[in-house]
Amino acid sequence: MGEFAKLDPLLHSELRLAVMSTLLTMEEADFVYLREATGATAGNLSVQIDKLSEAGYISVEKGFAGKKPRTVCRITETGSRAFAAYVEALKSYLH
Amino acid sequence: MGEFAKLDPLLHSELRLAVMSTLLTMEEADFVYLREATGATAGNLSVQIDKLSEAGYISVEKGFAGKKPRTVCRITETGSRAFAAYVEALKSYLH
DNA sequence: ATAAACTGATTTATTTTATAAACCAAATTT
DNA sequence: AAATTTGGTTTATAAAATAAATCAGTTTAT
Repeated sequence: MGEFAKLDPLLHSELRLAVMSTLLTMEEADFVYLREATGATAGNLSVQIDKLSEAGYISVEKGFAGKKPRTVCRITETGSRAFAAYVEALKSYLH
Repeated sequence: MGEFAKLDPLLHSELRLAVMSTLLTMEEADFVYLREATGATAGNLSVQIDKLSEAGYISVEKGFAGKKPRTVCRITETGSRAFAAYVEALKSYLH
């Protein structure tokens, strides 16, 4: 694009952006919290968490809380930087 | 979504957003200009212009410049308002 | 103890969207 | 008069989002 900065496709997704945004304010959130905070369906959230994880934007730790499975997500340094870059790029669209 | 505002899916697209952004600064641009300003392929641009037009976000006027066809796009009031709302919604993701 | 319902997810299938490739009609260039 | 360029549209393919179905285990009620 001419004057427009490229928008990281991984972050240019409503749900993935919401997940990243949440994790930036908390540094740690589990699957259930993210599902409620974003209003997403569990299936969609599961898929998008995988994508962010595979890109190294978040880390995912699967364990148990008592007897129930619990998936904890955290943002990584790579993820933080990607988010900041995305916000910068966005500005070229929003005078 | 809980704390996150819904992002207008029509505007949450890199190319459509670039088209709208361009039209906001110019109030009028033709197909060729938009293609160069956005760096998009003609096919992609054609499709996205249709979508914005069908939503009433832009008006599209097909005429001739000399003997060559010329498609002129302009943003509508509806489009301007939708863009402003989109920017507002975005803020809920970008602390 | 067993069935029913709930939790915390993942997997699969469906729909939608984005992108690219192919094409078309007319004009221009060689 | 071929070949190329211009200004697009249409069609096909790839990628993404969403929803629906499934799964493993837990809790609740009978």
